Amino acid sequence: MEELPKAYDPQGIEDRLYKEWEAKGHFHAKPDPKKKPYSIVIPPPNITGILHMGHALNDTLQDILIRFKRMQGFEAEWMPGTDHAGIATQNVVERKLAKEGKKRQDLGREKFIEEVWKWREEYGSTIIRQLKKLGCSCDWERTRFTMDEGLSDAVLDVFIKLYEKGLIYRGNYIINWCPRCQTALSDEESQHRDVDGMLYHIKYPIKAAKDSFVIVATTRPETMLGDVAIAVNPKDKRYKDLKGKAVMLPLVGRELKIIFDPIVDLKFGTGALKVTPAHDPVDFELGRKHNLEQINVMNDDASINSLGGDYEGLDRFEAREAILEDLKARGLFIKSEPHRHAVGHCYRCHTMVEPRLSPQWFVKMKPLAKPAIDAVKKGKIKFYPERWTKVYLDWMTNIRDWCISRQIWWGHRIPVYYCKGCKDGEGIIVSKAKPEKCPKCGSADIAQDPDVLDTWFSSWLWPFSTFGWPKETPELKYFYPTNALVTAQEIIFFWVARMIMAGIEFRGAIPFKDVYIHGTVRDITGTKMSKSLGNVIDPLDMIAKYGTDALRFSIISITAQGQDVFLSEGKFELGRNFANKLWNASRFILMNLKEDEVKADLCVFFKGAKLSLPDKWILSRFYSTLSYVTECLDEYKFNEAANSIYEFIWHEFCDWYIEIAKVTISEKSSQVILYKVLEKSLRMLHPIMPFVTDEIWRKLPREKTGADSIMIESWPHVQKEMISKDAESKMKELIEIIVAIRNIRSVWNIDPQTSVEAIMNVHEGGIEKLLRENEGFIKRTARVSSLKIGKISKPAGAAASVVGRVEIYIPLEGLIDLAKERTRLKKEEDRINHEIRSISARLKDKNFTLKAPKEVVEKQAARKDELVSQLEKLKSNLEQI
RNA sequence: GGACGCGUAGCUCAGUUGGUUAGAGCACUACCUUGACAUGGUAGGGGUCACAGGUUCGAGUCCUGUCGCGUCCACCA
Repeated sequence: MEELPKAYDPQGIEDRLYKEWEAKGHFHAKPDPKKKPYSIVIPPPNITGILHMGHALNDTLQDILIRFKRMQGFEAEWMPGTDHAGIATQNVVERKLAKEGKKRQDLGREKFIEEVWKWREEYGSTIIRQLKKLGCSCDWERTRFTMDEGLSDAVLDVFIKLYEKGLIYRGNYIINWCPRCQTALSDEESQHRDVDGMLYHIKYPIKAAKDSFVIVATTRPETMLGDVAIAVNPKDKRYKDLKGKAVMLPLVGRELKIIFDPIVDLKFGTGALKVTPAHDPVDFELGRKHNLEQINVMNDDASINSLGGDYEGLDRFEAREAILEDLKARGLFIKSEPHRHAVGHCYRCHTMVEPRLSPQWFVKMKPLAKPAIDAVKKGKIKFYPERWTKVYLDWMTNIRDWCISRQIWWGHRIPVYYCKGCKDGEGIIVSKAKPEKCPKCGSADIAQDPDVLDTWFSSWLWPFSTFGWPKETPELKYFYPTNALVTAQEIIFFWVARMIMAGIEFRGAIPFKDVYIHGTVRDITGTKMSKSLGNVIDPLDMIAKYGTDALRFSIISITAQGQDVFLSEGKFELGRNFANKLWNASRFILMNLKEDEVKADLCVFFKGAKLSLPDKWILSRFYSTLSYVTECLDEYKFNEAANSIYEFIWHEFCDWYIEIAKVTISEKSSQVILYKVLEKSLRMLHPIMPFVTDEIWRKLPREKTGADSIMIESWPHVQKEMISKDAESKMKELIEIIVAIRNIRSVWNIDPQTSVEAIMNVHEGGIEKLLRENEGFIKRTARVSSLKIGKISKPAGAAASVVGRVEIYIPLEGLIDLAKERTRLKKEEDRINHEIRSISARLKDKNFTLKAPKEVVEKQAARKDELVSQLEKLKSNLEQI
């Protein structure tokens, strides 16, 4: 057979195989009534994205599922695509323009959008190429983009549907405003971070009362320019006298009402709250309740506007300083105290968010949330790990309306037109296309709403818009609902929850059955990997250095279900070494395989073959492993699947079976089993390590009429009748004996080349038979020249060891240090004594013998017998020294 | 303020529904370049399973509390 290179070198192999898979259409799936569908939609990466370890984990997991299901015979569709990422992409293109000294306003809206599309043409598919490097078997022919015609159409359709249903409205509310991106954000896009701020105590003079003040505490003194009232709790005795009075706003001179409202916390600050309805959500509510004026004192960039009087033009933080100075000058400033509190930050540029009154479009969420809550409560959608169910339900039951309009240019433009001929607020036309004239007044003076929709307003349709919705395509009918959604916890609210609502509302069915939430990839210190922190490990570097399979295997093997992953570069050696081990085992087998022997009908062979214990054992271990791995993959226990394959291939197949088979390798049964176990192991490992498995598989002798790649081969069938607990326990016993002999050799520094004589003192037929039948490989693997089995007493000057039913003697006349041997055996005796004591105590305890299951008690008793007999043997050995 | 996760070998982590002697990888020690593999082999050392109670015949595993670390959510200005 063909000889393989000495070490596995992924360079060259990976790209070659990937191109071939793709060219042959192995990734493509289409509706096939004869097969069951299995589908996953990718969490679409941003077009600005570059592959990071989070993707490496996320997309490897999905690829494992898809490859596994494809092999199991499902029509497996992995729908890929990218997200236009409104704010993020606009920022990137604006930065590019800035380098040329231009602003987007210089270009104008149309030209700017053209620039973004150009940028997208050039860089937007970087991430797709990188996913290919990862080995992802996505159905690239179907690749979608959230700004594609069809998907954009779906977005407009959904907007109109919700508007007509009364679930979309426009209103002037406090929203999260990013002064840098100059747009509104949803609550989810405003990320709370603890900030060390100050709480400033300021005197507000009471009107017409000399030298009396109300002291308020605020963290944002600059907003006082928009104050319209002071609120106190009606129960607050300190402020009883304020009834019927008014307060003068310092620096501005406006008269402020005093209002009484239980929302004010008596314990916080001074118990008096300055009310700024245009700049704070609580104040906004107070303002509505008490009919207060709303004074917005800021521009879009958070500088003070003309309503801010002398402070106009100052940035919010400059204004804060200036106002504090002026207050000090007038003796109205009392003190500032350090105050740590959570403040919202823009999730795109991390600028401090300014809560601010602004007219925006909103989606009413409560009606959408209700069926989405039920779907999860009834178990139609399951979260893995299960604990995320609670997180989802808590959020959903407290859901608030979704601000969906953004004051940027890149995105789906809101399909709303305003007629200037109609009275303010009445000439709203919601329509996909621009109307010629206003249906109400006939005016042609119509302008579209300048805003675009939140990026997530297209993402939430992803599981069905990608399959062609609102058109009733065959793909949509066949592949929807999808089977699994694999994503990170950060995105549960942004995306997962909203997809569930959208799926039920627009498609009338849940979008996926399982949601697998994996952990966050962190660096070795536990910090989230991010480019700005400079602690990233670039997956592409790791692929170049260790290979894709190594990257995939390593990250999977160290990621327990739903736990965060702590990565360091050294961890990729695990996967690289494993790929190399597999490569070399295959290399050995291929060097020795006689093609004719293994091309014969294997089923016929197994019917007639008399298998040796190691043969039965390795087959049993393989099918046990296969059965467990299948179960693990179905339950999203990827690490357990990976680790049990590793354990099987390395420590059972390579360490034992191949070593044992070296003697019998030219025999038919060894040939067949080596081939069969290797070939099936490759299939079992393929979803996790797609490249090395296919490369080796192609070199195996096989019927050329079959599949041309392991990726479209079938998942091995678990042959239960091959699983033999008897073979497994017998083999375990022999392995223990071999290890004991090796141990003696090692302890007495016997040269690895030197063969020794070994004596097995046995008093029972079963074990004697077992030893005799397997004498060959025992001698070989333990380097024993002659093996005597029977009732044989210990020769003088022999080292001894007791394993289960066997006493092992290795005659080492003259080589043994008797004192050292005594200590060694004594240590062993102590260990056994200790265990006997503990088991005896248990067996004497009636509570145990009566209450524990019979099996457990029997097992303990048997264990005790074994230990006692071992102890006797040890003692007699000790006496003979 | 609420919710969740984690604390197991020097390091990074597994540990199924409670049941013999708690595992792996890396690191460490000794020996080995043996015809698959030094990205390797053989043997070995190393753990009061954070702490304190409780349930149980039996707890790393279940319950309560404490301490430490981390994450998410939240309108104390």
